[in-house]
Amino acid sequence: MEPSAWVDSSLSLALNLNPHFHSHAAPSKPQIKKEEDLAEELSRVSSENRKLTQMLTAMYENYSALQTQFADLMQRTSATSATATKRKSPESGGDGAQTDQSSSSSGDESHVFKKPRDNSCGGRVVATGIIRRKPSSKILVRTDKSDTSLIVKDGFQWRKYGQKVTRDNPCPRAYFKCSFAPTCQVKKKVQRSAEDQTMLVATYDGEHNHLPPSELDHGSQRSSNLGPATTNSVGTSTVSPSKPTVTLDLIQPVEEARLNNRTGLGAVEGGNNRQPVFQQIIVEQMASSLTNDPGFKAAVAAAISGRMMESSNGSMVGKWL
DNA sequence: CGGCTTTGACCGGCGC
DNA sequence: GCGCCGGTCAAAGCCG
Repeated sequence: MEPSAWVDSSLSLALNLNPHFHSHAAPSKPQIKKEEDLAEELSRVSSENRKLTQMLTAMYENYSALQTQFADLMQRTSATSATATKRKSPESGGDGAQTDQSSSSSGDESHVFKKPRDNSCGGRVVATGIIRRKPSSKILVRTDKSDTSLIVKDGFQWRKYGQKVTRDNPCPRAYFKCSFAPTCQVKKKVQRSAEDQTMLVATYDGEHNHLPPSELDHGSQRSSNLGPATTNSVGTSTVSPSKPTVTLDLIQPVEEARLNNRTGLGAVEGGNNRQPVFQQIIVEQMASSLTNDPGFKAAVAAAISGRMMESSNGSMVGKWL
Protein backbone atom coordinates (compact mmCIF):
# COMPACT_ATOMS: atom_id res chain seq x y z
CA MET A 1 0.00 0.00 0.00
CA GLU A 2 1.10 3.47 -0.62
CA PRO A 3 0.48 5.77 2.32
CA SER A 4 0.82 8.83 0.22
CA ALA A 5 -2.04 7.56 -1.87
CA TRP A 6 -4.38 7.70 1.09
CA VAL A 7 -3.46 11.12 2.29
CA ASP A 8 -3.42 14.07 0.05
CA SER A 9 -0.72 15.99 1.78
CA SER A 10 -0.48 18.68 -0.78
CA LEU A 11 -1.26 22.02 0.71
CA SER A 12 -2.86 24.14 -1.90
CA LEU A 13 -1.87 27.72 -1.57
CA ALA A 14 -4.11 28.84 -4.36
CA LEU A 15 -6.00 31.19 -2.14
CA ASN A 16 -7.59 34.36 -3.16
CA LEU A 17 -4.66 36.59 -2.60
CA ASN A 18 -5.82 39.59 -4.47
CA PRO A 19 -8.56 41.27 -2.55
CA HIS A 20 -8.90 44.19 -4.90
CA PHE A 21 -9.44 42.50 -8.18
CA HIS A 22 -13.18 43.18 -7.98
CA SER A 23 -12.84 46.76 -6.99
CA HIS A 24 -15.19 49.09 -8.73
CA ALA A 25 -14.25 52.10 -10.70
CA ALA A 26 -12.42 55.02 -9.14
CA PRO A 27 -14.24 55.93 -5.91
CA SER A 28 -15.66 59.29 -5.43
CA LYS A 29 -15.38 58.98 -1.66
CA PRO A 30 -11.99 57.41 -1.09
CA GLN A 31 -12.26 57.29 2.68
CA ILE A 32 -15.47 55.27 2.74
CA LYS A 33 -14.19 53.12 -0.02
CA LYS A 34 -11.08 52.34 1.96
CA GLU A 35 -13.09 51.28 4.98
CA GLU A 36 -15.23 49.07 2.81
CA ASP A 37 -12.15 47.52 1.34
CA LEU A 38 -10.72 46.88 4.75
CA ALA A 39 -13.92 45.26 5.99
CA GLU A 40 -14.07 43.18 2.86
CA GLU A 41 -10.49 42.12 3.30
CA LEU A 42 -11.07 41.27 6.92
CA SER A 43 -13.95 38.96 6.08
CA ARG A 44 -11.95 37.42 3.28
CA VAL A 45 -9.01 36.74 5.57
CA SER A 46 -11.37 35.22 8.13
CA SER A 47 -12.85 32.88 5.57
CA GLU A 48 -9.42 31.85 4.38
CA ASN A 49 -8.43 31.27 7.96
CA ARG A 50 -11.40 28.94 8.27
CA LYS A 51 -10.37 27.20 5.06
CA LEU A 52 -6.89 26.60 6.40
CA THR A 53 -8.28 25.29 9.66
CA GLN A 54 -10.50 22.89 7.73
CA MET A 55 -7.53 21.73 5.68
CA LEU A 56 -5.52 21.12 8.82
CA THR A 57 -8.42 19.25 10.36
CA ALA A 58 -8.72 17.11 7.25
CA MET A 59 -4.99 16.41 7.36
CA TYR A 60 -5.27 15.41 10.97
CA GLU A 61 -8.19 13.12 10.24
CA ASN A 62 -6.22 11.42 7.50
CA TYR A 63 -3.35 11.04 9.91
CA SER A 64 -5.63 9.49 12.51
CA ALA A 65 -7.08 7.13 9.94
CA LEU A 66 -3.59 6.01 9.02
CA GLN A 67 -2.76 5.45 12.66
CA THR A 68 -5.88 3.39 13.17
CA GLN A 69 -5.20 1.29 10.10
CA PHE A 70 -1.67 0.67 11.22
CA ALA A 71 -2.72 -0.23 14.75
CA ASP A 72 -5.16 -2.75 13.31
CA LEU A 73 -2.47 -4.14 11.09
CA MET A 74 -0.07 -4.45 14.00
CA GLN A 75 -2.70 -6.20 16.10
CA ARG A 76 -3.34 -8.70 13.35
CA THR A 77 0.37 -9.13 12.77
CA SER A 78 1.13 -9.75 16.42
CA ALA A 79 -1.78 -12.17 16.66
CA THR A 80 -0.41 -14.22 13.82
CA SER A 81 3.21 -13.95 14.91
CA ALA A 82 2.25 -15.14 18.39
CA THR A 83 1.53 -18.49 16.82
CA ALA A 84 4.34 -18.20 14.33
CA THR A 85 6.99 -17.67 17.00
CA LYS A 86 6.47 -21.19 18.25
CA ARG A 87 8.53 -22.35 15.31
CA LYS A 88 11.63 -20.26 15.25
CA SER A 89 12.22 -18.65 11.90
CA PRO A 90 15.53 -16.80 11.87
CA GLU A 91 16.05 -14.44 8.98
CA SER A 92 12.78 -15.11 7.33
CA GLY A 93 13.73 -12.13 5.19
CA GLY A 94 10.16 -11.60 4.24
CA ASP A 95 8.11 -8.48 4.15
CA GLY A 96 10.22 -5.57 5.27
CA ALA A 97 8.11 -3.74 7.80
CA GLN A 98 6.97 -6.86 9.51
CA THR A 99 10.37 -8.42 9.87
CA ASP A 100 11.75 -5.15 11.02
CA GLN A 101 9.24 -5.03 13.80
CA SER A 102 9.85 -8.51 15.04
CA SER A 103 13.51 -9.10 14.55
CA SER A 104 15.38 -5.87 14.71
CA SER A 105 13.45 -4.18 17.45
CA SER A 106 14.05 -7.12 19.70
CA GLY A 107 17.67 -6.85 18.73
CA ASP A 108 17.66 -3.25 19.78
CA GLU A 109 16.30 -4.21 23.13
CA SER A 110 19.04 -6.72 23.61
CA HIS A 111 21.78 -4.21 23.19
CA VAL A 112 20.52 -1.93 25.84
CA PHE A 113 19.72 -4.40 28.53
CA LYS A 114 22.79 -6.53 28.01
CA LYS A 115 20.72 -9.67 28.46
CA PRO A 116 20.07 -10.54 24.91
CA ARG A 117 19.35 -14.21 24.84
CA ASP A 118 18.68 -14.90 28.51
CA ASN A 119 15.03 -14.18 28.06
CA SER A 120 14.25 -14.80 24.48
CA CYS A 121 10.61 -15.22 25.38
CA GLY A 122 10.65 -11.78 26.91
CA GLY A 123 12.15 -10.49 23.75
CA ARG A 124 9.27 -11.81 21.76
CA VAL A 125 6.79 -10.22 24.07
CA VAL A 126 8.57 -6.95 23.76
CA ALA A 127 8.55 -7.24 20.03
CA THR A 128 4.81 -7.56 19.96
CA GLY A 129 4.49 -4.32 21.86
CA ILE A 130 2.94 -5.72 25.02
CA ILE A 131 5.89 -4.75 27.16
CA ARG A 132 8.18 -1.93 26.17
CA ARG A 133 10.99 -1.43 28.60
CA LYS A 134 13.00 0.84 26.44
CA PRO A 135 11.97 3.72 24.25
CA SER A 136 12.97 2.51 20.86
CA SER A 137 11.14 3.45 17.72
CA LYS A 138 11.45 2.96 14.06
CA ILE A 139 10.43 5.17 11.22
CA LEU A 140 10.40 4.66 7.50
CA VAL A 141 11.25 7.56 5.28
CA ARG A 142 10.71 7.57 1.58
CA THR A 143 13.51 9.30 -0.25
CA ASP A 144 14.31 10.31 -3.74
CA LYS A 145 15.82 7.54 -5.81
CA SER A 146 18.78 9.71 -6.63
CA ASP A 147 19.32 10.53 -2.99
CA THR A 148 22.02 8.14 -1.86
CA SER A 149 22.69 9.73 1.49
CA LEU A 150 21.59 8.08 4.71
CA ILE A 151 20.27 11.26 6.20
CA VAL A 152 16.89 11.42 7.86
CA LYS A 153 15.84 14.95 8.65
CA ASP A 154 13.98 14.72 11.93
CA GLY A 155 14.69 18.06 13.50
CA PHE A 156 17.56 16.87 15.62
CA GLN A 157 21.29 17.23 15.19
CA TRP A 158 23.17 13.99 14.62
CA ARG A 159 26.83 13.06 14.32
CA LYS A 160 27.70 10.02 12.31
CA TYR A 161 30.13 7.75 14.13
CA GLY A 162 30.14 4.63 12.07
CA GLN A 163 28.97 2.77 9.05
CA LYS A 164 28.71 -0.93 8.55
CA VAL A 165 27.51 -3.35 5.95
CA THR A 166 25.36 -5.90 7.66
CA ARG A 167 24.75 -9.41 6.58
CA ASP A 168 21.05 -9.24 5.85
CA ASN A 169 21.19 -6.09 3.78
CA PRO A 170 23.67 -5.11 1.06
CA CYS A 171 23.11 -1.46 1.82
CA PRO A 172 25.36 -0.02 4.53
CA ARG A 173 23.93 0.91 7.88
CA ALA A 174 24.94 4.26 9.33
CA TYR A 175 25.22 4.93 13.05
CA PHE A 176 24.42 8.33 14.47
CA LYS A 177 24.59 9.92 17.92
CA CYS A 178 22.71 12.98 19.01
CA SER A 179 25.27 15.77 18.89
CA PHE A 180 23.11 18.64 20.05
CA ALA A 181 23.46 17.99 23.79
CA PRO A 182 26.58 16.31 25.12
CA THR A 183 24.55 14.48 27.74
CA CYS A 184 22.00 13.20 25.28
CA GLN A 185 22.67 9.52 24.67
CA VAL A 186 20.17 8.97 21.89
CA LYS A 187 21.43 6.96 18.96
CA LYS A 188 19.92 6.08 15.68
CA LYS A 189 20.68 3.64 12.92
CA VAL A 190 19.74 4.39 9.37
CA GLN A 191 19.69 1.81 6.65
CA ARG A 192 18.00 1.45 3.33
CA SER A 193 15.32 -1.15 3.20
CA ALA A 194 16.48 -4.27 1.44
CA GLU A 195 13.15 -4.61 -0.33
CA ASP A 196 12.57 -1.04 -1.34
CA GLN A 197 15.79 0.91 -1.59
CA THR A 198 13.97 4.18 -1.75
CA MET A 199 12.89 3.62 1.84
CA LEU A 200 15.16 4.57 4.69
CA VAL A 201 14.66 2.71 7.93
CA ALA A 202 15.70 4.78 10.93
CA THR A 203 15.82 3.07 14.31
CA TYR A 204 16.02 5.31 17.34
CA ASP A 205 17.43 4.16 20.66
CA GLY A 206 16.86 6.14 23.81
CA GLU A 207 15.20 9.39 24.69
CA HIS A 208 16.32 12.92 23.99
CA ASN A 209 16.71 14.94 27.16
CA HIS A 210 16.30 18.21 25.30
CA LEU A 211 14.08 19.85 22.76
CA PRO A 212 14.86 19.63 19.07
CA PRO A 213 17.12 22.48 17.96
CA SER A 214 14.41 23.74 15.64
CA GLU A 215 11.98 23.93 18.54
CA LEU A 216 14.47 25.79 20.68
CA ASP A 217 15.07 28.23 17.90
CA HIS A 218 11.40 29.03 17.77
CA GLY A 219 11.03 29.29 21.50
CA SER A 220 8.26 26.75 21.40
CA GLN A 221 7.11 25.30 24.67
CA ARG A 222 6.01 21.95 23.41
CA SER A 223 7.95 19.88 25.88
CA SER A 224 5.70 16.93 25.15
CA ASN A 225 7.92 16.14 22.24
CA LEU A 226 10.54 14.76 24.53
CA GLY A 227 9.17 11.31 23.97
CA PRO A 228 10.91 8.24 22.69
CA ALA A 229 13.55 9.54 20.38
CA THR A 230 10.99 12.16 19.51
CA THR A 231 9.90 11.01 16.16
CA ASN A 232 8.65 14.47 15.38
CA SER A 233 5.01 13.90 15.98
CA VAL A 234 3.42 16.74 14.16
CA GLY A 235 5.70 19.66 13.85
CA THR A 236 9.33 19.31 13.14
CA SER A 237 10.01 17.61 9.89
CA THR A 238 6.66 17.70 8.23
CA VAL A 239 7.50 21.00 6.64
CA SER A 240 10.36 20.07 4.45
CA PRO A 241 9.89 21.72 1.11
CA SER A 242 13.23 20.59 -0.18
CA LYS A 243 12.46 16.91 0.10
CA PRO A 244 9.00 15.51 -0.48
CA THR A 245 9.11 12.63 1.94
CA VAL A 246 6.37 10.69 3.60
CA THR A 247 7.23 9.72 7.13
CA LEU A 248 5.40 6.82 8.65
CA ASP A 249 6.06 6.17 12.30
CA LEU A 250 5.64 2.47 12.83
CA ILE A 251 5.95 2.47 16.58
CA GLN A 252 4.73 5.81 17.70
CA PRO A 253 1.01 5.16 17.24
CA VAL A 254 1.09 2.44 19.86
CA GLU A 255 3.12 4.60 22.16
CA GLU A 256 0.94 7.60 21.60
CA ALA A 257 -2.16 5.52 22.09
CA ARG A 258 -0.98 4.49 25.50
CA LEU A 259 -0.05 8.04 26.33
CA ASN A 260 -3.47 9.21 25.32
CA ASN A 261 -5.07 6.62 27.49
CA ARG A 262 -3.00 7.77 30.39
CA THR A 263 -3.65 11.43 29.96
CA GLY A 264 -7.27 11.01 29.13
CA LEU A 265 -6.89 13.07 26.04
CA GLY A 266 -8.26 10.37 23.87
CA ALA A 267 -9.13 6.73 23.78
CA VAL A 268 -7.93 4.46 21.08
CA GLU A 269 -9.36 1.14 22.02
CA GLY A 270 -10.65 -0.32 18.86
CA GLY A 271 -10.82 2.81 16.89
CA ASN A 272 -10.48 6.42 16.22
CA ASN A 273 -12.58 8.13 18.81
CA ARG A 274 -10.36 10.94 20.05
CA GLN A 275 -11.98 13.81 21.75
CA PRO A 276 -12.41 17.05 19.87
CA VAL A 277 -10.25 18.91 22.32
CA PHE A 278 -7.34 16.72 21.39
CA GLN A 279 -8.00 17.34 17.73
CA GLN A 280 -8.04 21.01 18.43
CA ILE A 281 -4.72 20.83 20.24
CA ILE A 282 -3.19 18.96 17.36
CA VAL A 283 -4.56 21.41 14.84
CA GLU A 284 -3.28 24.30 16.90
CA GLN A 285 0.12 22.68 17.17
CA MET A 286 0.26 22.11 13.44
CA ALA A 287 -0.75 25.66 12.75
CA SER A 288 1.74 26.97 15.25
CA SER A 289 4.40 24.80 13.79
CA LEU A 290 3.69 26.09 10.33
CA THR A 291 3.60 29.71 11.32
CA ASN A 292 6.80 29.35 13.30
CA ASP A 293 8.65 27.76 10.45
CA PRO A 294 10.70 30.36 8.56
CA GLY A 295 10.76 28.12 5.52
CA PHE A 296 7.01 27.97 5.42
CA LYS A 297 6.78 31.71 5.87
CA ALA A 298 9.16 32.24 3.01
CA ALA A 299 7.17 29.86 0.82
CA VAL A 300 3.93 31.66 1.64
CA ALA A 301 5.55 35.02 1.04
CA ALA A 302 6.83 33.82 -2.31
CA ALA A 303 3.43 32.47 -3.26
CA ILE A 304 1.69 35.66 -2.24
CA SER A 305 4.10 37.92 -4.06
CA GLY A 306 3.88 35.69 -7.10
CA ARG A 307 0.12 35.90 -7.17
CA MET A 308 0.25 39.63 -6.66
CA MET A 309 2.61 40.08 -9.54
CA GLU A 310 0.40 37.96 -11.74
CA SER A 311 -2.94 39.49 -11.03
CA SER A 312 -2.38 43.08 -10.26
CA ASN A 313 -0.07 44.27 -13.02
CA GLY A 314 2.15 45.59 -10.33
CA SER A 315 -0.21 48.32 -9.25
CA MET A 316 -1.22 46.67 -6.02
CA VAL A 317 2.21 45.81 -4.86
CA GLY A 318 2.52 48.97 -2.90
CA LYS A 319 -0.62 48.23 -0.98
CA TRP A 320 0.70 44.87 0.14
CA LEU A 321 4.25 45.84 0.86
C1' DC B 1 40.79 25.64 13.31
C1' DG B 2 36.86 23.23 14.85
C1' DG B 3 33.39 20.16 13.58
C1' DC B 4 32.00 16.57 10.73
C1' DT B 5 32.49 12.34 7.78
C1' DT B 6 34.93 8.33 6.37
C1' DT B 7 36.81 4.02 7.18
C1' DG B 8 39.69 0.45 9.00
C1' DA B 9 40.55 -1.48 13.49
C1' DC B 10 38.93 -3.09 17.61
C1' DC B 11 35.77 -5.19 21.03
C1' DG B 12 32.31 -8.12 23.01
C1' DG B 13 28.64 -11.51 22.41
C1' DC B 14 27.34 -15.64 20.44
C1' DG B 15 27.36 -20.19 18.01
C1' DC B 16 29.90 -24.09 16.70
C1' DG C 1 39.24 -21.52 20.96
C1' DC C 2 37.88 -19.74 16.73
C1' DG C 3 35.22 -17.33 13.52
C1' DC C 4 31.30 -14.44 12.59
C1' DC C 5 28.74 -10.45 13.33
C1' DG C 6 27.03 -6.02 14.98
C1' DG C 7 28.42 -2.01 17.26
C1' DT C 8 31.90 1.39 18.52
C1' DC C 9 36.31 3.82 18.44
C1' DA C 10 39.57 6.84 16.65
C1' DA C 11 42.83 8.56 13.26
C1' DA C 12 42.89 10.81 8.93
C1' DG C 13 40.91 13.72 5.76
C1' DC C 14 37.61 17.19 4.28
C1' DC C 15 35.20 21.49 4.50
C1' DG C 16 33.47 26.00 5.67
